[in-house]
Amino acid sequence: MTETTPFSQIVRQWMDTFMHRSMGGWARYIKARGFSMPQFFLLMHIYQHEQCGISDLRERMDTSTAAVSQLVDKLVQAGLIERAEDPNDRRAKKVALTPQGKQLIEQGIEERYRWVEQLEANLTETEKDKISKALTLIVQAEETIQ
Amino acid sequence: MTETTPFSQIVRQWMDTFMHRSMGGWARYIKARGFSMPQFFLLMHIYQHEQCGISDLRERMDTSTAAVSQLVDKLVQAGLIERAEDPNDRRAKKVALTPQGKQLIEQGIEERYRWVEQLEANLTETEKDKISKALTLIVQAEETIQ
DNA sequence: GAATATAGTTAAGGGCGCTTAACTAAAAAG
DNA sequence: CTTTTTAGTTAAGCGCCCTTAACTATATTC
Repeated sequence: MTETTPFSQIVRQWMDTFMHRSMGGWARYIKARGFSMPQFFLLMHIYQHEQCGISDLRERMDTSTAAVSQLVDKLVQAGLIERAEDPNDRRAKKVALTPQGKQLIEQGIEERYRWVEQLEANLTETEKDKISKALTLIVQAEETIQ
Repeated sequence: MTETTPFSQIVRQWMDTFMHRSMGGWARYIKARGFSMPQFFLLMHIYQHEQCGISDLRERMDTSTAAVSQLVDKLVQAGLIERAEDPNDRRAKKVALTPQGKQLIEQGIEERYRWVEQLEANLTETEKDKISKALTLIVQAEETIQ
C-alpha cells in the first residue's frame, strides 16, 4: 500500500510550484506599484478580515502597535485604507480598505489568477471536473481544522 | 453546462486559503530567525535554481546588481550561502546555499507542510487518492506552460 | 593589442520600517 | 471618584535595503 507517498509528494510539488509563481508574482506586482511587503501584508489582512483594529493587525503582523500605527498612517495618506473611530469603544479604531485599496488587491489577485487560466487551457472538461472535486475536498478539510 | 464556474471558483478559493497560510507562515518564520523578506526571496531562488550568478538573481529580484551584491554579501557573512568564482568566466560568480542555508529553507518548507499533514488526517484514502490524481493533472499542465 | 562590453564590488546617501519610550484619551476596576 | 488598564499616537534613533555613481577585473570585439 504505497498510497500515502504519492499524496504527500504531489502536494509538496504543487505547493512548490504555486509558491514560486504566486509569491514572486505578488512581490513584483507590489514593488512595481511602489508599495512595500509590510504594507502589502497589512492590506491583505484587511482585505481578508475587513474592519480590523490596530491590535488585530499588530497580532497578525507580529510586531509592535507603534509600527502598525505608522504603517496604517502611511496607507491612509496613500488613500488605500481609512481609519475610523469605533463607536463602541472610542479608544479603538476600525480600519478598512478604500475602493482604491480594494482595487489594488483585487487586481493583484486577478493577475495571480491569470496563469490558472493558462493552466485551464491545457485541461479537458473531465480533468477540470476531477480537479474541482479534489480541491473541494481539500478546502473542506482545511475548514475543519479551524 | 456550468462546469467552468465551479472550477475557477474552487481554484480561487484554494489560492486564497493557501496564500493566507503559506505566506503568513513564511513571513513569521523568516522574521523569527532574524532574516528579511529580500534575503528570503534570494535564498529561495538559490534553493530552487542552485548555482546562480549575481545577474540571474538581479533579474529575478527585479533590482540592481549592486543591491544583490550587497544582499549576497550579508548572507555570505551569515554563513547561509557561498560565493565562488565561475571557472569559465572569472568575472562571474556562482552562488550556492551552504548546508546551513539549505537547512533554513528546508525546515521552513517542513513547517509550511505541517498543516497539510493535518489536512491529510481529515481525509480518507479514497479522497487522498482522488486529490493525488487531480493535483498530478495540474502539475503536469503547469509544466507544459513553460 | 587597443577599445569596448560585461560581471560584479564598493561607498555615499536616502527612505522606510522597526524599536523604545513618553504621551493622550477613553474604559474598567477599586 | 480615583486608580489602573487598554488602545493607539508620536518622536527619536537605528539598521536595512535600495539607488546612483565610480571603480576593478575579466572577456570580447575590431
